[in-house]
Amino acid sequence: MKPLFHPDTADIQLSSVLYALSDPVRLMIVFKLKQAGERACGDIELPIAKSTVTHHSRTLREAGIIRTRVHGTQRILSLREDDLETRFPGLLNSILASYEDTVEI
Amino acid sequence: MKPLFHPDTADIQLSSVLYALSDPVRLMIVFKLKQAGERACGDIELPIAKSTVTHHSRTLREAGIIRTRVHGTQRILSLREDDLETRFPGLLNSILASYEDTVEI
DNA sequence: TCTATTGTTCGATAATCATAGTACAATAAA
DNA sequence: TTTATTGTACTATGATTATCGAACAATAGA
Repeated sequence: MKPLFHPDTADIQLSSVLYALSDPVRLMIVFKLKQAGERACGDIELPIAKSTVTHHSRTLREAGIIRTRVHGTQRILSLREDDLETRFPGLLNSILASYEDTVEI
Repeated sequence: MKPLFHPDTADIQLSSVLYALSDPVRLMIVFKLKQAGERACGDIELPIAKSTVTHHSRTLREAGIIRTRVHGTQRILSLREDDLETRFPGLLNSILASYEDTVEI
């Protein structure tokens, strides 16, 4: 397995964050992590194939939005809330609030 | 000239807004509009071809982020700040604040 | 050790996109 | 009316992307 790249907090790019969150599936993943705290990849109910989940997870991780931790055969995903708050104060919460207003939970 | 489509405020999609703002050029356009109030297409200094500016303007307009008004041979662009504030309170300012923190103006 | 679980990697595909150049349309100005 | 200005329409292109299936790797459990 390849090592899991996570950008340093200072290297998180606004454009990358916005792009990563512009996909409905990824936004859903992030929202569920916000609610659940952390979750294994497979425990997030999504209407897409396994390999597609991997793709979206990588996009979110490389943008600096989530952290991936290995636990047995699982990959535990968690939101980098503190890092994002440090880098872009208020941004994540503002986006998630907009999401919550838009989607029926 | 084709009619200029502008989505109703209620039809503005979060994903579309985030996607439109995930491009550095478009983010720059929006930031300059925030500062200038409104601007003609050609008055926004950008390192890209005319036809590419048109492309980005359309993306922003169809996402509901800017309004385009015809004035002579010019197209005047303006931010739909009030509409965005109505639809997604705090979102635009939060993104622009993050942009301002990141880029040296 | 064998099997099941979990997720990645690889390859493929169809779609979208950012970019540019050229030609054109609309309007203003001379 | 002719010319200049401003931006769009159209076409093309190379790059990226979201998606999937099949094969593989790593680990846990029996």
